[in-house]
Amino acid sequence: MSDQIRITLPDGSVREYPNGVTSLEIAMSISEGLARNVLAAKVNGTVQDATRPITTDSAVTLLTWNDTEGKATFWHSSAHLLAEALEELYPGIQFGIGPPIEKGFYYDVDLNGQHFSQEDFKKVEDKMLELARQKQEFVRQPISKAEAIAYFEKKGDPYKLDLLDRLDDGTITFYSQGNFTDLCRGPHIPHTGFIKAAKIMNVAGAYWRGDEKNKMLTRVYAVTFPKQKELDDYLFLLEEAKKRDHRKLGKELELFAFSEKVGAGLPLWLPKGTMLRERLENFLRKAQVRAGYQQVVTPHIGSKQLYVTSGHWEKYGEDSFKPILTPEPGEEFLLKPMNCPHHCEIYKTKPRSYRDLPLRLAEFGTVYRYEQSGELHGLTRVRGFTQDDAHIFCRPDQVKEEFIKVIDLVLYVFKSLGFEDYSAQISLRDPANKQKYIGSDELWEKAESAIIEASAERGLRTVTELGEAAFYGPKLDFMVRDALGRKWQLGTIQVDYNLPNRFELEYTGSDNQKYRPVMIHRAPFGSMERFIAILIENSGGNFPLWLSPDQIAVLPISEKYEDYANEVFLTLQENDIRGYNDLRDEKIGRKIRDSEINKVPFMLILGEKEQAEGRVSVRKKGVGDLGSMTIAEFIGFFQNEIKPAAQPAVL
RNA sequence: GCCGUUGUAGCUCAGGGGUAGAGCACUUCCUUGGUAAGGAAGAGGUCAGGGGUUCAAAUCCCCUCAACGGCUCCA
Repeated sequence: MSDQIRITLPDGSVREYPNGVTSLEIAMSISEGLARNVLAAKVNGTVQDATRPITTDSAVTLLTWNDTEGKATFWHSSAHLLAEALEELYPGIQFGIGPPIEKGFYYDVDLNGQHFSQEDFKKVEDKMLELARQKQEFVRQPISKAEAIAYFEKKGDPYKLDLLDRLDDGTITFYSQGNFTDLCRGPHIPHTGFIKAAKIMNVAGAYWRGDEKNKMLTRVYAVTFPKQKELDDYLFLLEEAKKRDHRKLGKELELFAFSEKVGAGLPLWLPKGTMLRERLENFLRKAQVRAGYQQVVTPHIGSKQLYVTSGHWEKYGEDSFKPILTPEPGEEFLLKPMNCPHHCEIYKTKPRSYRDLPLRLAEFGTVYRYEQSGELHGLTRVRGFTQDDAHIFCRPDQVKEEFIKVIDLVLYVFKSLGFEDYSAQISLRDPANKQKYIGSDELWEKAESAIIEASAERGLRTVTELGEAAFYGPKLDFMVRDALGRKWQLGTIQVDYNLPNRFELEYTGSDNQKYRPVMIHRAPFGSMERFIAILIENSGGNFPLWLSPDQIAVLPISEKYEDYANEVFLTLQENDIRGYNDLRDEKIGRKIRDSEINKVPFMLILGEKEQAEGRVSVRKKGVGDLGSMTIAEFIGFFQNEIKPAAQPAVL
């Protein structure tokens, strides 16, 4: 073992240090300021404590608050601090897991019946900061499995024992700070003094190990920062994000509503929301015509037998809306939970030739699913919703090409609506849980490789998730985030070899033999409801001009100009410009304010001058006065403003 | 479905064992005003629904429903 080791820093420079040097000491040798900010270090690709000795030539990256891994370490250590504070305040509680998350961390605790709620947050925050000020060091201690078990048996923590059960002897470490010791792989920040601001965000129930058969623990969510100001900024941003919540804006802008009387999860689309929704549908219809789709319509209910055939009844029948009975004994119908079985039956209305394929059937199909009551969430999770659904029936040799075309369509839709922040997820079946799915291994492998190859061919950056497939086939899902960072699936493309089997779909090949087509299920928006929810949150209700429910507001200065206002408004309507004519007995300042609040893109202000000259005074929302124009000029100006999105580039 | 929180006027919210409150919105009247709130008056609530405790319940307790934050689920 040599006395000196060579440390390679991220800039490529190599320095020599005594064997056993710590990352913190390396930082110190560079600058004291850096050393004060080092939270952890990445040594040869592995994040570890900055205080651990390094004993071989290594590549070292010092991690601070500015690094994702630095933050994660900071929050992981904060979880231990939270646990320490909770244990001091609520002796005898037991601990589950306490990991960092995207924004902060949580700790799952079993309070054993003790009460913990919002009023107690401050107390815990203060305790955390009090302990943090003691600059308690995080001490790493490798320990044998037997000793570890003995420790938690003595302490009486069944959850830690459950965790230990799955760990191998020789890999187990404890971390201690102050009076708190936890089973933990680490790494941690050097000491608690880095934590200068703490905020408990909320508490929620969470099943132990995420299994609903297990006991529900109390999950305490919190976030910490190295500076108070960063916490203040974060809380401010959070408040700003809440203003974009589609449930709030949907009410304020009169887009949609819910009624207890109608039922939970059953949205009522108000006139303005319907306007928006129809614009989106027309936009997609046009794109689909260009892409060779044909529109179909199918009923809202179907014979139960249809879903027995498809497999949906067996898979979801238990927790769906119950079958609809008729005067005829034994006759049962289901509220349509999916459009695909109907479309399969459309396929079967006549013999199909290989020349007919691909056959692309599209429908804005409204479906009903009995979502769990606790899952309902604004427009993003509802019980009655409309899918921009389509099913492509194609030959096996056409699957990849068709799949790629659909990827292009989805990307085109996202791009047209300014959705840039999405992730593409390849959702495969869980190989350890095959009984959840229908169909043979062979067909699944074919379908999965089709998706993987098509995504690769389009250069899509994807993440792969096992166990996220549909029961009949794998999917490529396009995920986006809402205002508060929650992930939702919008667009989806699915390859399916199974339903064609179940419905015994066939086509005649060039050799006059019968073959089985492949189905691609796809929905670029996913559902109109969820897509519009995200659109509202992304835009904050400031929709692109072509989607705005009200594009203009005509605002006469006083009653005297009512006739002129009517004339202008009519001319605009004749030119397909929609909006309203504000003839209320209010001052102009008031009318402007109300239009601004309603997020109307353009206001046309009319008074004596405008009437005399046959002009309109144009005001742009959020910007102000644009000066006066003739009506014809405004129409030209408007059409130019709307152009980029109204006439999207041909696919 | 599970854990927790919440439910008062159309909206945002205050109140809280003893006759239900504010601002905005709404209606009427006055005002005819030039780029983000003109003035006055009026109307509007079985305090989510049901049950219980009490001389008395919007207020305390229980149940149901709904919403919110998570968990689980998501064709």
